[in-house]
Amino acid sequence: MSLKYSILGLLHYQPMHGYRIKEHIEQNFGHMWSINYGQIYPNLKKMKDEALISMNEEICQGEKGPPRKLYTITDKGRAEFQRWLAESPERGMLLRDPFLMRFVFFDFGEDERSLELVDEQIQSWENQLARRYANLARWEGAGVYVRLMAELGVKTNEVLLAWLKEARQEIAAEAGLESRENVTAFLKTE
Amino acid sequence: MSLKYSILGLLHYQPMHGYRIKEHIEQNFGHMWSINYGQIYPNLKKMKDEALISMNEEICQGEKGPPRKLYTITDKGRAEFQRWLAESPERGMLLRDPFLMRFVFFDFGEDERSLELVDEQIQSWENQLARRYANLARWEGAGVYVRLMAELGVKTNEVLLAWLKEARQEIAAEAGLESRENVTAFLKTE
DNA sequence: CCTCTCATGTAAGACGTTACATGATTCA
DNA sequence: TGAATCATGTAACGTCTTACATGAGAGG
Repeated sequence: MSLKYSILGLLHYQPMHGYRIKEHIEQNFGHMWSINYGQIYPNLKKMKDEALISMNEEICQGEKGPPRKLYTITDKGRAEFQRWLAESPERGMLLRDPFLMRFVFFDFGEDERSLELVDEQIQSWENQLARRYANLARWEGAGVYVRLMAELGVKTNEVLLAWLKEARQEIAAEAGLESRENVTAFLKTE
Repeated sequence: MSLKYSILGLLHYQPMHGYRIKEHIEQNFGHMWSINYGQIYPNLKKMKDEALISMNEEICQGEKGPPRKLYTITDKGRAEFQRWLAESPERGMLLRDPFLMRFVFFDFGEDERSLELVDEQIQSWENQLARRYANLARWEGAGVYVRLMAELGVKTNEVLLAWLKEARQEIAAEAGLESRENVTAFLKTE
């Protein structure tokens, strides 16, 4: 389980409560982790029991909002994190994408519907790319590694998009379907 | 659960038994799916019960090797697959990589150890790239989508590698560490 | 005969998701 | 007062991993 280590890593920046941790992970590791309360709270409890983090119940300390539990990383937590960080990473990359999962089987589907799904995906990845540019700007002043990571996010997204747009052309040609733009151009010259 | 649909997709090519399905998924979707027998056999059983696939126990039909169970996709299975294939994909991409997971926290680690891990990863991704080039060649005659998918595999891998090599330079500079090559070069001119 | 690979399977437990329950604070 | 948001939590369920058990055939 490496959600544990994501949490320990995050707590290096500042003490946080569960709700905030979830927000951070969703914003910063959203493409790596899909997180939910059913994971976060039991994990925090377990990590507290193992003394990797400590909790102090700040009831309305900041005066605003409902009572929350602030978690701080302990020395034991830091040590455990360092041990993990210096380890050679285990098994390889997992890239699981529901679109790509289907794409690889589009040879067995209807080309017209495939093109629709491709267009939806182009839109979706364009939105994602915009969000990643925003991230890049937001982490301008952060550490080297965080910045490099944000750059990777942009780069992989750009490759994905470029590939899918090229693919679209090829699929449309193969299927004998014209893109809306080409059809319009054709009608104009007619 | 979309392992189900991967299996239904694979069975469009030819009838297969569990062991072979696992091999295929590992080779062709290895970067998407990590699969094991604890998943494959219960799934096949369940899918057979739902009549999405049918099984005939070919005991030494091919004469070679131990008895195996050949699964064939049924019409119901094809219909279910078509329904899934034409659906708009659900939630987005999940890219979970144990190296990248650590990388984003290297600001809290020792630069020297980080560089070692980066070098290990460059090696690992170079090996992976070689395998993906091989895949690309192997699927020359396959359908458009399969070929495009293989091309994406190569492209993303290339971006990852290029990024990590650039990152390595930056990290080494930042840490004031020379690469072994540079040190050697220095000693030679001395 | 012994070992390796091919092949099928199960059981226990770790991990993840969904849905729900609870309650405080904020703002209209 | 009622709705939205912030915040914590749990229970049930589903999925995935690990480890093990079994056994046939191939080749030295």
